[in-house]
Amino acid sequence: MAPTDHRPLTLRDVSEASGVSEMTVSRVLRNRGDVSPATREKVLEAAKALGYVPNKIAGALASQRVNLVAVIIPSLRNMVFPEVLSGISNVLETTDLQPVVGVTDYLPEKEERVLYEMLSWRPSGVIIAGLEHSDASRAMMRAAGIPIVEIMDIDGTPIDAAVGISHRRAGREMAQAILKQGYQHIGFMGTKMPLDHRARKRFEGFTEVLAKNGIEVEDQEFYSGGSALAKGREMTEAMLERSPELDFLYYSNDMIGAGGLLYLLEKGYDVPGKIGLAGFNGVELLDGLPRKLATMNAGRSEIGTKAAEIIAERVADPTKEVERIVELSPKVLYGDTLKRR
Amino acid sequence: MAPTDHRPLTLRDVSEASGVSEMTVSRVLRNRGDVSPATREKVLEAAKALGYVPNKIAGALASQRVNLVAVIIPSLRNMVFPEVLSGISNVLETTDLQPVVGVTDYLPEKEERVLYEMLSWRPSGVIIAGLEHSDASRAMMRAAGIPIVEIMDIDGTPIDAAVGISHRRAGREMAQAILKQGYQHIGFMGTKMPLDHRARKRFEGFTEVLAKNGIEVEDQEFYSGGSALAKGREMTEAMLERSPELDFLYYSNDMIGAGGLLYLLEKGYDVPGKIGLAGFNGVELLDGLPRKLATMNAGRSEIGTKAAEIIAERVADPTKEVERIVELSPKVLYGDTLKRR
DNA sequence: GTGAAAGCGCTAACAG
DNA sequence: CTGTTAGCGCTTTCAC
Repeated sequence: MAPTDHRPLTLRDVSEASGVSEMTVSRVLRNRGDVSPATREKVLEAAKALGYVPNKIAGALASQRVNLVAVIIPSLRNMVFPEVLSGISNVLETTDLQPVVGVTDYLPEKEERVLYEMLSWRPSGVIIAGLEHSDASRAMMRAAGIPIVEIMDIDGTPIDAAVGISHRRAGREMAQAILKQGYQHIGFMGTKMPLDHRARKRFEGFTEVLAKNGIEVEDQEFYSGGSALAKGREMTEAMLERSPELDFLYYSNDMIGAGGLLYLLEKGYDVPGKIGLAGFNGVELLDGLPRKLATMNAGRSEIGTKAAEIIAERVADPTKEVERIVELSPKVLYGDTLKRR
Repeated sequence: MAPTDHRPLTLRDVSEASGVSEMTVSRVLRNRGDVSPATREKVLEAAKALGYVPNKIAGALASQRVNLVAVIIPSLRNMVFPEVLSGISNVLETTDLQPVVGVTDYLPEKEERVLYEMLSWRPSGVIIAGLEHSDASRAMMRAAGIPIVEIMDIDGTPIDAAVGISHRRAGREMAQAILKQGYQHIGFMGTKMPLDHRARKRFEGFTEVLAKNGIEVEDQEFYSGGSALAKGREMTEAMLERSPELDFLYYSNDMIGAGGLLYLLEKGYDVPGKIGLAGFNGVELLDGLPRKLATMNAGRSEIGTKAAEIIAERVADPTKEVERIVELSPKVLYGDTLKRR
């Protein structure tokens, strides 16, 4: 076999093989317009026999339409985001739109680069995590002239539309729940992430309510990197050694909360009697723990679903007015670690 | 402000704004060819002022070059795949290639669709999980004329190149380690996934070694859906009730293994004295458990790294010969649950 | 160092 | 129902 020059197949090849004009071949392959069953058959056969795969690049340029939706998130390791993605995929699968994922690692500069790259493919819409972006990023999104949905957070001003929860409110509600159960000596653990705005807002809401009740967070600790479960364990140990008077530990995510819970159970602490615990997110993982960690449901797949729906509607009808802000309600899940003592 | 018609900006706009020809503008924006510092300056300024974002669709069509690498994996929920992705990203970030992720949900038909979609964007290469694909999928990949790297598994015949471990061997080695420690009554738990070929191969290798030693798996159970941690817990309870004579439990992944471990510790079982445990994957999560589950390191980020390197090399020099099969060695990690009793 | 012309592979728009 | 023509926005190639 001579080493065939690997020129990719084009419409013209299918046209010649089937004896049908390029235009009609194109119509068949896109299911557009009326084509007689006979020619359709011929075309499909030829295309299949050749193994033709359409060139979307050329198609997109000619039609000025790209069925991609850019989805920009901080990380894939955080469990939370794959769930949001599922929600998005489920909805987009019912349309002819396709998600394309970009990851920012919580870095604004990287967000900017990723956004630039993605916009240069002229997607039909953008779903992006958070409301905080660099000026350049905002400018790009505004200038793109496509629907933009900012997700996860609604505490701020969206460029176009936002779907999520109020993290300030989430923090406030958790604080209220904790105080209501009579806990008074509270420690906090979280990620060392100045750029995790949502965690910051939760913490702000949390301390705000405590302050109103004359209470302060008595100890706090932050981590970065490593196994979150292990970090939760270590931080909890260190904190209780330092501040044995604490009767409640609030974790900025469920993973470190789970680590803390395992540690406390192992050491024989009375949870939630002597000490209560709560995390944030409502991850599935918690179902498998010996005791159920209190947490808060942030409605992740719902966020994905709603965001994708907004994009789909706006793509279908660009003039359509949609709600600018969709606020979902975070719910305190009491589990077994935040209970009337 | 009149509602500006949102015609996206083109090179021509930048050209007009800067008084430089389109061609030269293009050269500046791509850093290609010599351009005088003065004009370069002018162009950059104009582009920035306008907020111009190049149109890669047109660029790709004209240059017949697309800097995308299609990465096709079964799922994002499985921890394992985000890690592989990190490895890929880390390498590709040093080139001008970009990963684009597609998810198949372990369904061959979906794999076929995703592949078709991705190939229609004419990527520079494909990284795809597994060696089992539909005939149509294989045909497409072969016909694409681009480097294809199949990852995770090497037990089979790659289309072009493969990077991964032998799951049969992994299963065999785990069986040997278990037998060597004197365990004799073995139960198995895994996913109910006829399409998870790698889990199947591990199981085959595992039973092969047991058989050679005159031993059979005495009980087994499969699950699907739900929280893996919780399922591990439930299945373990059910299995030990049914088969109390078991002295070792082999789990097809670390998550269910962790669930089992937590259950056993809670019930006060002597681990690994009365009963030993092992999982598969070496996930970071295990570091946070009260006791370290025995497992096997499958070298995930290494797989991603190596696969991306192969693609990058082949893109840089298509004639270059690369190893067709890169076998990484799975290593048994004894942890605290597979020990001399 | 810079510019003009041609064309990448497809589809919109129109004609028949 | 089918075909023809023009051109999407850029880069290649070749001229100057």
